Amino acid sequence: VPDGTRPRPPTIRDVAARAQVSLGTASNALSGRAVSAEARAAVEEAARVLGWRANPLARGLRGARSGVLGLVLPSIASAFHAGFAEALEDSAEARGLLLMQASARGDPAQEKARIEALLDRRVDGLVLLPSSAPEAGLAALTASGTATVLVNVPKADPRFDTISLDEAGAMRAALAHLAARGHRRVLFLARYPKLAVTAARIAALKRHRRIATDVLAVGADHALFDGELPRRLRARARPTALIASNSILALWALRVLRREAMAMPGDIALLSFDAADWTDLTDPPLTVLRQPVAAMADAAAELLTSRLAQPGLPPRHRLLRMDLLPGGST
Amino acid sequence: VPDGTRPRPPTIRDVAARAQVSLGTASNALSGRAVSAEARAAVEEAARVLGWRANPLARGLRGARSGVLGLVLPSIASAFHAGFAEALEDSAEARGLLLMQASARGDPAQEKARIEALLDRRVDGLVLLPSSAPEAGLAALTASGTATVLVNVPKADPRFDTISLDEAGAMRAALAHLAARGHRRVLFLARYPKLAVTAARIAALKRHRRIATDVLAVGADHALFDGELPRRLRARARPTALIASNSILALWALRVLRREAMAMPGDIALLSFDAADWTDLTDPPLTVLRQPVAAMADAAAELLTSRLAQPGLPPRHRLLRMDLLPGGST
DNA sequence: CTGTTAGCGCTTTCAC
DNA sequence: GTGAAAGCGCTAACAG
Repeated sequence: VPDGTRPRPPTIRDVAARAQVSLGTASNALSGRAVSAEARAAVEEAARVLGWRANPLARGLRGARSGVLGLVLPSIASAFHAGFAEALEDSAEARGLLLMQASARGDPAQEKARIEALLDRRVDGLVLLPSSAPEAGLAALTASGTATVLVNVPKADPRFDTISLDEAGAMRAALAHLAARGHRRVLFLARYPKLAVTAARIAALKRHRRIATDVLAVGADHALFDGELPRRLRARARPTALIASNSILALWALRVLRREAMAMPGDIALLSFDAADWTDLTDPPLTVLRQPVAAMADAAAELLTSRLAQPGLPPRHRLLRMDLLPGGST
Repeated sequence: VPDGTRPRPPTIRDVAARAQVSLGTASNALSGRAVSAEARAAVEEAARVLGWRANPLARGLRGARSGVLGLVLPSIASAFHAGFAEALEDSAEARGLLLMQASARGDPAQEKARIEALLDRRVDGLVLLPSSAPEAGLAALTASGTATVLVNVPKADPRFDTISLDEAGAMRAALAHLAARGHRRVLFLARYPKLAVTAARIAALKRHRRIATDVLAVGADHALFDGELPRRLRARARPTALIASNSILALWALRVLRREAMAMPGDIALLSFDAADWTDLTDPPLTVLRQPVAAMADAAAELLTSRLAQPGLPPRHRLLRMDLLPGGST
């Protein structure tokens, strides 16, 4: 880009000069404070002509609102997270806020780094989908005093506004759905059983009476899964239904089932958390538990904006339900 | 969050005082400029003890590097975009840069707004996956002089560094693949035929000799697609193969094929741009053209960092190829 | 090499 | 209401 003398962007000083008012009055006018009608008109006109844009860095430095919301999530590659991010961007924009997002790869150290980077940039509020060990990041958050919403937490946290999904209720609904179809042995497929959300699902699973349940937890190890699931499917007391803790695991399971030439729902039933765009396209379509992404995003934006308006509010908790969408796979 | 007297975060002034050096020396030490070994040690120790963190707003205000890269893309909900965003975040982090992303929903006005918001915050560089009418945004970009990479553009732009995919080559590969399997009539499914990338694909399609080609363009109108595709599939000179311009369209097509009880590849062949996580899970697995997401992201980061180091570089252009992954669907 | 000083663009007292 | 002036935290020029 050839430079030469790039005309520097106009400052509020330029605007004040052109409107023939003092710098302070220009500032007041542009930030919607009390000024005379004439002064306001002159300043706005000058700003328009000059193409003035407020410099958020300077504004933030002096301690005002930045108009930016931050979002930190474990990954953007899952349908659930991408959907939430997109919905949150909508909700934020509807409230005149910009969203800046960063992903943490499920790594607590990166999570903390991302949170701090956003805090350093003086975001007005932060939405966090916590990793498995979020304490370091949460400590930075409380220390900063920034308005924060924790999304997808197992239970309310007295330090923050929180939004949870009714994991236990969803699991109960899934089990009831399967029980009604005659299933008595269910295998739950999970990646990280220690993850709070997953743990809540497992707890609800264990609490169930009519169905014998078991858990296959494989971490990120695809190979382990590919080896272990077929073994479980051939065991004596083999499960008649699988519940996948997310759509990735459902994919993995589908691959195994195809390789084993097992048909749904005859040979085995499959039910999955997460409604991805492909889940109604399998043969037969998958029965899924769908998270109310848009409602979650809107609740997050609402909690944040209300707290910005009224910082003294006590921590609030919102519990949202998932929908069980029956497909042919169960 | 109960406040009381939250201890304000330490400034460089506090660090200087504790290290018994001047503010300037502290700044020099902390920004890695020339200072004596003792001074450096004292300052670093003080910063560590105090838990000092540079305030990027103040830093940016004075005109230094912000250490932040911006990413503006049309949407995060597609596998391709999400994959690119994630890969770019990796590439940026490997170079010590933070990535801030915002999506524009394919709307040129929002695109411009997002670009300006990022520029206002003094990002060091910006990666843009342009919408169909990016000129307004591009003008803001040239005016600001910020290092920029345009990704997924139909051709090199003399004002920016650019990264393109070889759309024509990919389309030729797809057609050759189909021709070799005896197909002579192909229908290309697109949403926005005017979109530059799509237009490039269509141009390559029309140029082909041995195969009769047609285009079904439906915009975002799912219902139109559901009505029109079956009609085309029942016409006299009906196509024997479909090429979907992205994985969403492939999904839509799969739904129609199932409803029409047409099997792949016997009744009809299907080939799709975009390798989504589910594309090898359909029955039979889909033949897809895969974009080299990681390579694209890394090229973008590389172009940006090299330009930051050397602003005078002439605009560069990178052309990357897609891979044709044969599945059973063709 | 070090310390002093002048801003970056804006908001915010505080007199008038 | 309005204007003058004092910073926000930091970097960069400049003298020592």
